Amino acid sequence: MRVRLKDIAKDLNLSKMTISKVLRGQTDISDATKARVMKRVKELKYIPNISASSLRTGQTKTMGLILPSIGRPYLANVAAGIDQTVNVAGYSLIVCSSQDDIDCEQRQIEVFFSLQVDALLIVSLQETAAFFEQMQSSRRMPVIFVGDRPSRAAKSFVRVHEEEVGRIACDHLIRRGCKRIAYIRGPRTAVGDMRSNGYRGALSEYGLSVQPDLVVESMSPEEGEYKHGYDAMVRLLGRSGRPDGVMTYTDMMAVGAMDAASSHGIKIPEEMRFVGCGEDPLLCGMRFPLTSIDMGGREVGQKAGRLALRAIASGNDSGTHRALVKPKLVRRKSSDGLR
Amino acid sequence: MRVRLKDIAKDLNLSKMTISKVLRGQTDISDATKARVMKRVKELKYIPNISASSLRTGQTKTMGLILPSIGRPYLANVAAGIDQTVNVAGYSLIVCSSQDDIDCEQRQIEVFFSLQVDALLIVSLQETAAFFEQMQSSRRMPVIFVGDRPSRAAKSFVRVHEEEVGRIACDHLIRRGCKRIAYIRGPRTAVGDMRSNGYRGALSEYGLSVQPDLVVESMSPEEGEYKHGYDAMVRLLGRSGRPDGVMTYTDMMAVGAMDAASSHGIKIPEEMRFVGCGEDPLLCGMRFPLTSIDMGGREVGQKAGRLALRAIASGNDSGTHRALVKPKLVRRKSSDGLR
DNA sequence: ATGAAAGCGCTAACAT
DNA sequence: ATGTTAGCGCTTTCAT
Repeated sequence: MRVRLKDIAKDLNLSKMTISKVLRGQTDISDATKARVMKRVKELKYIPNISASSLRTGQTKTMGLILPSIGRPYLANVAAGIDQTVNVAGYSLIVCSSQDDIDCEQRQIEVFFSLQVDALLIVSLQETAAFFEQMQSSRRMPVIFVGDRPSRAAKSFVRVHEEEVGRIACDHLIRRGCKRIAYIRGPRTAVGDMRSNGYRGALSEYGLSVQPDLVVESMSPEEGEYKHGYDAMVRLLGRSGRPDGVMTYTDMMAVGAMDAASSHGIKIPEEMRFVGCGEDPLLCGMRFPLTSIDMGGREVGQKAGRLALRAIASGNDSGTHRALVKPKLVRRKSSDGLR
Repeated sequence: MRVRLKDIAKDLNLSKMTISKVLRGQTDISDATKARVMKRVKELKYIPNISASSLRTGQTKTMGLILPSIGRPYLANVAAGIDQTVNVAGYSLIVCSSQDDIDCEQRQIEVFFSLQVDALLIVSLQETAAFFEQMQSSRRMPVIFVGDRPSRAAKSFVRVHEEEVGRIACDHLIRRGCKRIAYIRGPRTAVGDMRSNGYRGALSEYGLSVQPDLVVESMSPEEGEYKHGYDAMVRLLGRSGRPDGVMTYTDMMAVGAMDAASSHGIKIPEEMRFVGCGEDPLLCGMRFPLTSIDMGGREVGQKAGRLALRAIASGNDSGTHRALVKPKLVRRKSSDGLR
């Protein structure tokens, strides 16, 4: 059996209350006793049983995070940001993957409920208002929604300013002197449209017109992003009036597009500048170091962590709290090399 | 307050024992009562408090997994394999990241101890025998070690057959007709050496000699793997007797090496065949679909999950249990295209 | 400065 | 077929 308070108490001829008080830093214990207790606690490697203490106190000092997948660098940054933020307040973060599956997500939610986590953070696959209402009602556990789903019904959420993503990329290319900026855009989802709006906004800010010929839509997604980027670039080059700047929905599309361009003999960045999106650690450091948009995963996590802490502190009745994270441009050679 | 057994009992004019029995599927309850109870349980969305039940039963039906990082696709596969395996036995998996930091790892271990998980699986950063002994002594919670650290002192572990990794890659190239096989090898660690032994073993199996000129050592790791692969290839091309097959320690190195080769006008795979390692989902699907070695993350996870279940079932005193996972070759165009 | 009693939500063992 | 009792390890409250 593992060591319990009672064991230490017996060992030291004290009551378990005294041990408990020492461990929780109560002040009404003599320094001598404190020292004796702490010494023995270390020796025996006592680790408190959270199940037991939470039963009494109603808190586990634990937060749950549900991620659609555990293998994505961006989500790892989000998790790290949360962890870092809640740790200093004495909370531990535990994570589950919903494996991009809504039923699995539902089960993980229940796991965390039954584990009595003090707050739940979720990068959810759900989009329905019903879901958000269900999550926030009845139970009085704070739930923070993180990510890009339209979370109108969510009381507390953190998301990235998606319009800025498109705006920043385009703005950068314009400032680097590009006149004809192509966008290999994402799917017709809320996020895809917002980024696209940002792109158009930047163009008109500078008095440039939006040319339909310079926008390439999503094609069949089964083909993979690399091929998508490659093929899109080939299409762009087949049209009259070649672009001098290209931005893409993902870094992988940019890699594909750059490959297509350079196999057509185009010099990067001299003749054509590229901006990807996602700041993928692998893809940005390859042949043409890729300028990309950092979606601020760590900051998203930090803000989400802070929202969670605040919700716990205020008894989860503090109304709505929302945070928007600004994406940042990370310049590299693909767009920013010397001319 | 959330719904408790007591609430349902009061609501239905039954004792909480009856409710508890129904929920745990005991048979000594009339079908009529069972139905009534289940109905109300659903309506009230009752979710049991694991803290409370575990205090009584001594188990949480929960396992903990500590990963050095949460953002790596391979580790995600491991986690998915564990999850899948232990779920069917009624266990939930919860994950923590040690962020590649030994102190953090230690803290996460304590978190899981205090959460009373029924088993701990850990892709550990630690290598010392002292660590493994500490982990396995005293506490009677099963600990399963997963991964590539030399785990001699570990009672239960799962790892990949690293020598096979090198052997398989080299064997494949030989069978594809390569005579001069270069290895852009990994660092001088246990794993790096094992794979290298596999490479040499395969060569001598076919009566080919190991040519020091065809092996490139790790250089400064700060430069990044892409550049490493690129530069290594350039070096190989600068020597007399160009290779006709190249294998690398990681997929990224293969991508770098292929870029170098093709910028020297070499045709892939006609003039030179490439095999990477790691089956990276991004890198294997790029310009030259890359033949790679799948390290069987999912299978590693499944085996680890099974070890954990067995250890729990046998009271964790069942001696040592070890499993070795065989890597698999995944053929793609970089090595296997038509001549 | 220290400790005794009660109880958090649940279940094992034993009544009825 | 249903209920009672006691107790898991801890902390809150109230003595001493």
